[in-house]
Order: sequence, then C-alpha cells, then structure tokens
Amino acid sequence: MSNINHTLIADFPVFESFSTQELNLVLNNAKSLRYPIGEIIFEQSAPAHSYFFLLHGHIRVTKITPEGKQIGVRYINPGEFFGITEAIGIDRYPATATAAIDSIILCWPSSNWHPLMKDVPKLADKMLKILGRKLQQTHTRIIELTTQSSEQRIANVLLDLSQNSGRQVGENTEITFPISRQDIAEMTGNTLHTVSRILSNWESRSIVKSGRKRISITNLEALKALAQKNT
Amino acid sequence: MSNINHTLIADFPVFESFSTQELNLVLNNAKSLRYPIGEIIFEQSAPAHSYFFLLHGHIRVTKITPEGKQIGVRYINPGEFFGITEAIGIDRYPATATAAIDSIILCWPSSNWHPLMKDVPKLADKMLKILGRKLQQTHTRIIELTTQSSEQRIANVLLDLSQNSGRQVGENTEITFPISRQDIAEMTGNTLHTVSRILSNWESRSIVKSGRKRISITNLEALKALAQKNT
DNA sequence: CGGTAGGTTGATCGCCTTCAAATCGTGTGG
DNA sequence: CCACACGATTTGAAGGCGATCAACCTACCG
Repeated sequence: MSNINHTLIADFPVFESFSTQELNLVLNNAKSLRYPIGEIIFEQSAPAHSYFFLLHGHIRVTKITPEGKQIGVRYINPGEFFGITEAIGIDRYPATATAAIDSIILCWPSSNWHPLMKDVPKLADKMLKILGRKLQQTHTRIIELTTQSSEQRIANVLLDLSQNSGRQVGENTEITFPISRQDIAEMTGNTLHTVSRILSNWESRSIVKSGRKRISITNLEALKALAQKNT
Repeated sequence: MSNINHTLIADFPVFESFSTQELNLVLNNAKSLRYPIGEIIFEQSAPAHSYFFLLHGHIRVTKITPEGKQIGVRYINPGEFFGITEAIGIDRYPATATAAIDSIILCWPSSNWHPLMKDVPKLADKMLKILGRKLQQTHTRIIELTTQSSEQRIANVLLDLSQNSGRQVGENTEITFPISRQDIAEMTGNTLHTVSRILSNWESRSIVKSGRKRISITNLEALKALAQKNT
C-alpha cells in the first residue's frame, strides 16, 4: 500500500471515474518529490528510469538539436503525465524537463509501467487518448509554423498559455509561471529580438503588459484577433 | 473467416511473429479495395467510418488550415496503417488521404477496432509503438522547420523519401511515385518557386535529376551533406 | 551595490515570398 | 496523328519580414 493518499490525485480529470481501489493501485509504487525552480527532472537522451505526473507547479520541456540549438516543446500543467517513454516503446527521454517553478511531482519506476497498465486497463485507454491529443497538438504546431507570421505564432502561444496556465487577476489574465522572451522565442521559432519587438509593440497598444519573465494579457479579444489570419 | 489470404500481409514487418491464426483474426472483417491515382480515400473532418492498411502503392496525406492553405503531412508506404482514428479516440479524420499512385488497401469498419485490439493484444502493442514513432517524427519535423534553411529542409525530405519510398536505378535513387514541386513545397513549408529554384540549382550541380513530377537523386552523399548543418 | 541575466532598440542584410511572364510536357479530342 | 489546352516548371525582378550584429538599459540577486 502506498503512503500517498488517493485524494491527492482523485480530482484530476485523468482519474475521473476511478474507484478508490484503482487510485490506490495507481499510487502503489509511486514516490512524491519536490523540485525547486530551475531543477532538471530528466535530461534528453538519458536512460529513462521513471515516468512522472505533475501534482503542482509547471514543467518546461525542451529539445536540443544535433547542432546545439534549443527549442521549446511545451509546458506541463498539473494533472498531466510526462516522460512516459514506456508508452511509446523508447528507453531514453526524448527531451529535457525542467521545473519552471517550484513543483511537486509523482514518479514511478519505468518497470512499473506495464504491470500498472495491465492492472488498470482504464488508465491504458486514457494514455492512448493523451498520446493522440499530443500528436494532434504537434500537428497544429506544424501548421502554425508553416503558415503563420511571427506575430500570429506568438499570439497563439500566448493564448494557449493563458488558457491552460493562466490566472485571472482583475481585468487581466496572467501567466502563472516565469517565462522569458527567450522561452517564447524557442517555442515559436523566432529570435528573442523579434519576440521582444512584438511584445513591446503590443504593450504600446495595451494588449499585453509584461515585465521581467512575466506576461499578462490585458486585451484578450485583441490578441485573439491577432492570432487569426488577417492582413 | 476472411476471404483474404493471410500470406498477403504476413511478410510486412508489423505482422512479424504473428501466427497464421492471429493473421486470420486480423483479416476477419477486412475488405480489400483498389484506389486509382488521384482518388480520395478519406477527407479531413469527415466522420471516420473505417481504418486502413496499405498493401501496395502510395498514399499522400494532407491537411488544410482554417484559412484554406494546404500542407503536406506525409506519404504512406506499403505496410503501414493509416486513418486509425479509433486508436487516439477521435471520430473524424484529422487529414485527407489521396492515392499518390494506383494503390491497393485493406479496410476495416471503425467499429472493428476495439474488438480486434482485444482479440490480438500483440497488435495493440504495435499500434502504440507506431503512434510513438509518429509523434517523434512529427517533433523532428518541427525541429527542422524552426532551425533549418529551406534548402536543408528540402534535402531532408528528399532523403527521407528516397529512403522510404526510393528505388535504385543504376547509380540513381528515384522516388517511386509522382511528386510535384508543389507537393514538396507543402511538406517543407516553402513556396513552389523556392523549391523549383533549389532543385534547378541542384540539377546544375548534378545532385538530382528531375522532371515533371519525377525526382531522382544522383548524388546521395552531396545531398546528405546539404541536409547537415553547414554554412 | 556591483554583477549578471534579461530586455530593449537601432541598423543592416539576406533569404524567401510575391508578382509576373514565359516555356515545357502530356494527354486528349478532333 | 496533330494541334491545342492546361498543368507543371522555370526564371526574373522587387520587396519585406525577420535574422543578425551591436549597443545599451534595467531589474533582481547575492
């Protein structure tokens, strides 16, 4: 029996309709860990020893090219599994995961994956759906990269982040973890210079308000309009 | 019992280590169909009624953006499943599939998916791996799009196509189905003009030889060098 | 309070798109 | 069998978007 209480995870959508017994099966063999901001959880190409679930915080996932250029893959929100290499039959992490902010995660040894999927088939189903959605999102990303302008891509990333990792503060929606121009550049395929120029421009038009590693959206409608194709 | 003989599929890598009995389970409920060049197999956003396996030929998969711009996703080779929407829990096709050349496919009703996965768990495992590899390939594509020049991206696509869909003809490797500049442009995020210019340039350097909807690589090493990061 | 990581802003350059027009290949109907 | 039509390709010219190079500024941290 696990030393982690099932109520810790019961409310996340992935586990909806799971019985207490099933939750306990899931938590069996799980360890909880705290990662302070900036700490690396796993590194690209390293042998995959564990898989993870984010309880609290935010994780930044990045990939590095053979030429050494870094690109941002995505941000993990609480309630998401990550590093599930066993699911797709690989034995090394395909990317690097870093705590974007102090975070608490659950982790299981990789060897636990197949037994768990067998014991809780419901979870295996979920995993497939998760993979499927990821694949779709990745395709959307490609479409954006090939058909949209820098400005549109940045607008889209910001909308996505505000939707999935945003917090309402008065009139504004602010992104709940520190994110730099460089980070946005790596996610949108731009240089930080371009990102800075565009954000400055938006700031002058009162669409966003941003500071050092902080971004807050003041005019969501305007941003949505920018993300849409127009001139 | 199916009217399709199991030897038709036995030699494809996906089915390696499958028993005759398992193969017959797979073929149960399968229909084989012939699609002439240019014919649409399924269309993006249409309700997913079937899933498919390519026996012979080549299938082009494309996506269309909300703004109406078309992009090329990939080419299916014989031995691959496609349109497996059930696997990722969606009920509409996420892209359009067209016969790039006269093709022969197997097709099953979507409703057959879950029973089959249950009857042949070995196949479910394979499907996960396939999805995983697809996800990885898609990420590679993103990396290429964000970090490489037009020339490098085109070189990479050509290398990929020659590897997976190439035929050795004397000194040259030619791509075994008709593919236009426009097609390559849609796969690499370029205009057909850029593709044409680059191919013309390569032709003058004796790296490729190409005609109307036909491409043949005459100097593989040179192409590999171009795909690599250089100046 | 100094050092440093993050951010801004200007100037220039080049790749690729866009616009335009000509040419080539292929299949088809008279 | 030839002429024609249309799709595919080539090539030129111009222009722009975003990268690159460069310098400076500013907020936070120890």
